Amino acid sequence: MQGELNAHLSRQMSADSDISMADFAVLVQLTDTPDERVRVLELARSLNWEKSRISHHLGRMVKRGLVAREGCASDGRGSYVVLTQQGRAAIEAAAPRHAETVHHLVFDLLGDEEVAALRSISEKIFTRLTTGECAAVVARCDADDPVEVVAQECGGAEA
Amino acid sequence: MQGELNAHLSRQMSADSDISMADFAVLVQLTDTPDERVRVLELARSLNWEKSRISHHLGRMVKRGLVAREGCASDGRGSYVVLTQQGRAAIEAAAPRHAETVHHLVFDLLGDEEVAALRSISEKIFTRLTTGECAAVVARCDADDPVEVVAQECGGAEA
DNA sequence: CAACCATGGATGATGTGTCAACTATTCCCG
DNA sequence: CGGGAATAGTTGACACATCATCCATGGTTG
Repeated sequence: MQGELNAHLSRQMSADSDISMADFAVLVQLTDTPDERVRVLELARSLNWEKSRISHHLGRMVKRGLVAREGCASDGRGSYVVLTQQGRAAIEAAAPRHAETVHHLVFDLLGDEEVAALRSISEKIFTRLTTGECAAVVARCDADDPVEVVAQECGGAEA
Repeated sequence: MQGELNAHLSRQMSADSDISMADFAVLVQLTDTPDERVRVLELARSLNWEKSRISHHLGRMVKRGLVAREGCASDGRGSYVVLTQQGRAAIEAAAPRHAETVHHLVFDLLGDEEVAALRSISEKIFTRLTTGECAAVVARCDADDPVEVVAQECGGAEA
């Protein structure tokens, strides 16, 4: 189900906008910031991507004109990503239809108590995943924010 | 949560076996077949992968000795995939630990009624995804088997 | 101040997924 | 039988993710 849902959302997204889910996620972060400029590593952290991934992906987005890089005055090694006009246009076109799709495919089907149950289940698993003892298996567990669970996707889309 | 869980399972899998989740999925299908040989396209259908993906992936798996290709006598254009000794060894090593991880990260945390709720929710969404009217957005909806929902992952691992 | 190490970020190689052709065989219909 | 279709599968180009490595700057300690 997971796979099917993600596949469907991806196809829908790149069918009627021409950005991917990944692009969308980046753009959401940018529009959620007052001045539409974010430090690269902060972006990586809030998306839970590794810095290499964000760097490559930003490269492609820059090439397509969705965002631009900007040097950082206060920290010589850092850099900002800023939203371009084109980027803003892209996300404004994509967001409503994406939100609609999510509602159509998920929340319309579920009663309030089911949504609540799903949220609770997701939170339990997420907490397990990001809390200490899984570090036994894998080295890197960064103890992240356990709040952006079910609602993350939908909330991002509605912003 | 979804992303985090998948990431964790992937890392665990390639940490203590040296196969990926995708390899694992293929190998499961093969071991689930009496004579351990499957037609390529049937493999694609049961994994819900497109044929191109399965073809590329099989190429890599052949190169690593996990499976082998074999011509098909009854249909000149078709071909079989067969499990090799090494492939069998790989999945036998990987399966128990994977199943254990899934239980540890998911089912141990959930009561019976939560598992039931999750299954029900997943089935609802899955049915929506694979039933007719989503074809309005995307052209290709193949009306697939709506049964392998929550249990697919766990069931495959336990086989 | 100098040596050192941690941090922010970019880069290249490689593995993986998708899309669009393309080939070869089989099926079907006249 | 001959000529399309449909089917099984491969291939190449490209987008994407991961890993290891690298570089520059910044902070820390002596």
